Amino acid sequence: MADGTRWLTPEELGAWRSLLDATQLLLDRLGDDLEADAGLSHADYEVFVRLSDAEGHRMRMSELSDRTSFSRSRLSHAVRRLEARGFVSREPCPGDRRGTVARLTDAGYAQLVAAAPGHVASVRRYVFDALDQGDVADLQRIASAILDAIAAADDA
Amino acid sequence: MADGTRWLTPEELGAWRSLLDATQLLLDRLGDDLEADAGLSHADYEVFVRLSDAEGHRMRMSELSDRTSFSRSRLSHAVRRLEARGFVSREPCPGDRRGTVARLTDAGYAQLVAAAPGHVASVRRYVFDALDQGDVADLQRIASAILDAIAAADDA
DNA sequence: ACGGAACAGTTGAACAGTCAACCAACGGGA
DNA sequence: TCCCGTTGGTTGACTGTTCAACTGTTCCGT
Repeated sequence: MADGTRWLTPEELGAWRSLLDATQLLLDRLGDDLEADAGLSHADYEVFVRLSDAEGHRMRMSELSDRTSFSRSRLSHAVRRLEARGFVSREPCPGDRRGTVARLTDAGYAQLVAAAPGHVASVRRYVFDALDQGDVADLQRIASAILDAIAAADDA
Repeated sequence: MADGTRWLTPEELGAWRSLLDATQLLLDRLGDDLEADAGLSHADYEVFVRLSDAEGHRMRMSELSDRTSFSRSRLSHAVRRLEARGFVSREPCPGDRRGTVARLTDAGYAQLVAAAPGHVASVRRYVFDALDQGDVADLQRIASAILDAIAAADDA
């Protein structure tokens, strides 16, 4: 491989592997915990949180899709499943007959209220209990830098 | 929600959302790039890298499963698909008739050699070009802290 | 007012990953 | 030696995501 590629330095490679391992393991763990003590997938939880933040616990599918960064199709399937479980309902969108709004039902909201403390505890246990204030600032800075770099690549 | 849960501080919540967004977007992007210019999924690539590191470009399924942290089942399916594409072959394991060793074929190795520079360029573009040396050290420290925290939770 | 492009959302097929059941082979006691 | 628990690996059914095709609606230029 005697080409012009700038390979990663040992420090970069180590950090990179650690990041991959940590995020993968972390998301697995959070998903397992959520599943075990609330019967929700991480994706379900994301939908619940976004809906619960919204006025009247309801939001248009397209906006929900943007906020969760789920594809339209993925969201449509996900909401259909949640509706079948009684956690979400669909309503026509006033003022735009193409639209659908998803609403978190009372049962859905109750499910979120039951799930949230455990989930936050998991996030604390695996992440923030292991970090001090400076680490949190570093994490924020690094994550933002990556997001910016990806956004910059999109523009180009 | 007037309970005893220690919710996340605004700083923690911000860092947490940024981490989730960044990792998700990053992995999506790397996967897309890899798919576009080498026809490989991120999972395929992981298998290729581990095999190429091994003596004779071959490794036992169980060891490969540990190193990639794929489940046995997932690996078995993945290797079957790669074998069908001619990138990997399966051989009986000498000395243990239960075993199978997976070998990266020449075509598989060539595929990896073709894919690697582009993949490393993506990792640079989205991650390390946006970080200085100090950031890399911070990233390493934070990722390791999370890994340790999860390992500690496993022991408990 | 009309016609086409863009938008909102759903659907079904294909695909990857998980889960549980399974078979074959190893290995350490009794 | 013979069992029996453990390990290595595969398989098939099921779940969730993606992809492409499709319906119905709105928006815009003419």
